[in-house]
Amino acid sequence: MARDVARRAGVSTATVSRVLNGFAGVRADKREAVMRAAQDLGFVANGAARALSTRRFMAVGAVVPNIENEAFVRVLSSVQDRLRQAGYTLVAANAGYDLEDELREATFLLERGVDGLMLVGDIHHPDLYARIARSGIPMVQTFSLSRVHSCVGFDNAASAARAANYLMDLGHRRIGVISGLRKDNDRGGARVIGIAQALAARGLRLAPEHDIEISYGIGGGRDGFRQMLAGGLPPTAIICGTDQIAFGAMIEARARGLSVPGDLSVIGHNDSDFAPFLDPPLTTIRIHSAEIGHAAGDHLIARIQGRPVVRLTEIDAELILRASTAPPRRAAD
Amino acid sequence: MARDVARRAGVSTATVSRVLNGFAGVRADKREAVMRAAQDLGFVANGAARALSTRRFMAVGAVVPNIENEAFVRVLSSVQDRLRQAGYTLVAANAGYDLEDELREATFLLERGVDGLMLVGDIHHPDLYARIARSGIPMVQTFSLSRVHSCVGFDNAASAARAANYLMDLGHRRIGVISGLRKDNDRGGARVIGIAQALAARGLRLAPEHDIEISYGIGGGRDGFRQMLAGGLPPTAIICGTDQIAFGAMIEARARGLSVPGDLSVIGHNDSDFAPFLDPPLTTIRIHSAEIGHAAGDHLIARIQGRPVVRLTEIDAELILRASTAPPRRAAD
DNA sequence: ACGGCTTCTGAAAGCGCTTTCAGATAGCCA
DNA sequence: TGGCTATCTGAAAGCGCTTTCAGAAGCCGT
Repeated sequence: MARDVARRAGVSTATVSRVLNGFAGVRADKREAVMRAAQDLGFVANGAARALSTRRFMAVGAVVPNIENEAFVRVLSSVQDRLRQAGYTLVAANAGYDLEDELREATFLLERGVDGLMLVGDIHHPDLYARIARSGIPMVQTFSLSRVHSCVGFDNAASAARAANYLMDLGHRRIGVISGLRKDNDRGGARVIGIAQALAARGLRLAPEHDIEISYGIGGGRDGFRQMLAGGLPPTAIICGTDQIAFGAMIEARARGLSVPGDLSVIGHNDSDFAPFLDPPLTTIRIHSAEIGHAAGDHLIARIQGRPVVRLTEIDAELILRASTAPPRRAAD
Repeated sequence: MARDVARRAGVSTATVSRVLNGFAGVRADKREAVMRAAQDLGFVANGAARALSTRRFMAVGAVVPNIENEAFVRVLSSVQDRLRQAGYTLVAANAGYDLEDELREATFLLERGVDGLMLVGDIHHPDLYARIARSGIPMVQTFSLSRVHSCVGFDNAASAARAANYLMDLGHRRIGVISGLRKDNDRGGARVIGIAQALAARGLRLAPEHDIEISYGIGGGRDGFRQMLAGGLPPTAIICGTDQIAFGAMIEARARGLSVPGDLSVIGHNDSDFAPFLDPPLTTIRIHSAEIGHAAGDHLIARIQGRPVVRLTEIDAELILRASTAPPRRAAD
């Protein structure tokens, strides 16, 4: 097709390429002619040919555990922001909290020839690391910190511990956790560990019956809290893996005649759109997904373009205080 | 790289290609040798070269107005489902309810060489249609019906009218609408028109002060309802463009001391996750996003593979009755 | 007007696959 | 075993760009 443009403009394909890629050093009249011819013909370069020739695909891949999760959508959209500015496309895939699936999806993207890869978390299939290394493209992990790999995220254990400490400062002593699936999910796991350690540091413990793992979603939150109540003395406060889970737990609490925060303090994760509008408004750990995405995008672009980068970028989560947390009814409880 | 595999297996690249693409007619021993060599070398085919050679990119593009909207995320994820099964990748982009931006994004995808394109709605930049035609790839529109283009969707006007009729059957006579942005958005526009016509058919009218257009989100819903109350006699029922908007409106109603559904019936759109969990549970028009996505994916794949398809697939929306709607306090009101 | 520069330009060689086409090999029957 | 067909296989020609390299054209000063 570039041939057609060349013919029409009376130049060679080399010149067409030079003009269309904004190279200097083409005489104005020829440049004009090429522009016009391309316009007239509605010329659209063949991406595959260009990619083959330049060995640049101009796309980066991203594999997230769940594309329907607000935090991940936001990170994708902010990564895309940055990529687009640099002329790159984002190709996203869903791994569904499963290392094997993640490997499959990522391989798929690698085969496509992406120039960079964004992953979530610090646990991945060993083969995946091998393939990425072999392909030679830059990779960045997000939402958690890593000892060895490039990453943009925060210390999940520390931020969850902060929430636990806040609850303990309020006087809570029986604190529960409802997390999403922890298998193949270092973020969820780290949060629970962080909470358990914070409790331990003050001589408390996370009772097994107050440590619940459920699948995500509002329904999961309801089930989770129901399950928690089934196990002996109820907690006076809970920390949930997402705001959806917190929402579900609050609904279940109310259905059982427990008032929030009177009988139960609730903390969520993510600061979703609806969190401030729940009744009561939800205290939550705000994860700066957009900032994480921007940083991750910048990181990848920089490495693709051979610019220096810092390996680890920390974008700390933040405890947003709202009305779903309060001191327990009886402080000694 | 295929050369390396060929050398290692003691065959030609032609044979390597045949084996790796599952062609019959390669002797078992050579096939084995190729497989092993590919495995050993961790061979990953170069997608660009393959695309250039086959003139198939094995990817389809999708441009949605807002990637953070639940309905669109769901449709993307279900389209991807189908594509993946057929060996295709989904490349998604965000258009932000703007025809120019949509054109830009879609062109970007077209340049990438996608083999098919999914759009939302029936209003697009005229140049976009021209470019799609020139590129010769199949395109399918979603979420609304079209007179001329391939589409998978439903009659937005009719489904909204159904909601209006339901409210009128309950006895409501002052019905309001809070929609998202209607510019460049045939779905939103059609819904309002459908409601206005349904009202007109029963001798009522959609008062201008009860016809509110806001930006999406819970905050938008609150603002929208506040605005509506500012304009004279309040409605006894409202139909909202999304469940988020409905949520926002309900919050504002409660803040004003109005009870739902006692003083105000509320209907949303989408049947989001949280809709059944609101207080009261939200009556809403369920849009079968997943089914739309599956059908759209199947449609594109079929056309890419040269199989016959029906141009128009209707996947009707459904009115889900919950507790946020009831007869008005005084039926004559 | 001409030599010596600099600036432009086009021919051609890839990029790494797929696929055709013709030749090599294997299989079969007489 | 020889001849003929049916299977396999590899050489080579693209796919549509980019980019190198050498030659053409333009510019300048004398």
